Amino acid sequence: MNNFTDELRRHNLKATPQRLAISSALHNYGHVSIDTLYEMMLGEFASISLATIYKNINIMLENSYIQEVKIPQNKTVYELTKSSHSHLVCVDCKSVEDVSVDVDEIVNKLNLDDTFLISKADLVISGVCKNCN
Amino acid sequence: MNNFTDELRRHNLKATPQRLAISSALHNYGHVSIDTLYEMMLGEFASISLATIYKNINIMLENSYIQEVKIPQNKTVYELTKSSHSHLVCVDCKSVEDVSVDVDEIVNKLNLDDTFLISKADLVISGVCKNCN
DNA sequence: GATTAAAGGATAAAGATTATATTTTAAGTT
DNA sequence: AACTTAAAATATAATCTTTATCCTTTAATC
Ligand SMILES: [Mn+2]
Ligand SMILES: [Mn+2]
Ligand SMILES: [Zn+2]
Ligand SMILES: [Zn+2]
Repeated sequence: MNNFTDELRRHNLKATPQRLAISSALHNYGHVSIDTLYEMMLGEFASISLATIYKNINIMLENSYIQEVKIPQNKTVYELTKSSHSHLVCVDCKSVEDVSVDVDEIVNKLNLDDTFLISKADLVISGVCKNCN
Repeated sequence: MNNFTDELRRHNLKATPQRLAISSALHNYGHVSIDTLYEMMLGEFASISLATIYKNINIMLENSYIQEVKIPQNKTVYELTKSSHSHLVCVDCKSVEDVSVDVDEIVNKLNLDDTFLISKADLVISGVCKNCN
């Protein structure tokens, strides 16, 4: 069961129908851009405002309920916050999939001879997915 | 010596004064956003058009003369194309610096048990630089 | 059920990027 | 060195994209 109501409240976000729908969309599709999210929402809420999408994406980001993934040469996508992972992006069909990479391992090697205090590492791997070759 | 004229031509780009200035700016400052690049150019070319900046950035990207670096929570920056490397971004002062990371090593591990054909990997490490802590 | 701060909707405003039309120029040719 | 021309620069309009504002609606608390 997916209780997005509780999860939203845990992040200090009121559980509105629009936010529950956004939660479901991200849960079901994984990585979604503003545009496609808006189109999806229009299916459920014929009169939803694009401003509502933007405002929610922003506050959800601030409250770490969701995270953004910036894609090279493409639109930024958003996903529900989950444990640290990296991304595979298909340059052909633009699909984004999760991949578990031990980024910490690489990052730790650096940290030793550096005074830079690392807080996170974003890795996006581009290529051609199995459906596109 | 930096012969940007030849380097531009090697990438099928006419060597205009504006492009030479953009080249110098990227060479001297490393990683520059559209905004700051425009401001810099205004110093040299009082009447340069913002459209010129955009058109040049785009064609330079297409011709691989420069590359873009998408920064989490911040503006995209551009740099002259150089050998593969990763980036350290300070969440405080927003400075971007190059760092050599063997991303291929990690990536190769994945490739073995995956049908995804990798073409490149972008790694951006966020944290606090030595000047900001 | 009443109260209220927060959120949604409609739309304007602001910001960012691209397109269009005209002038200027880099680079090749005579 | 002047001639030619396609490409680039400029100015500005047009087109997104994102945020702000105002008013209405509602989720959460009592
Ligand atoms: Mn993901
Ligand atoms: Mn760099
Ligand atoms: Zn694909
Ligand atoms: Zn710093």
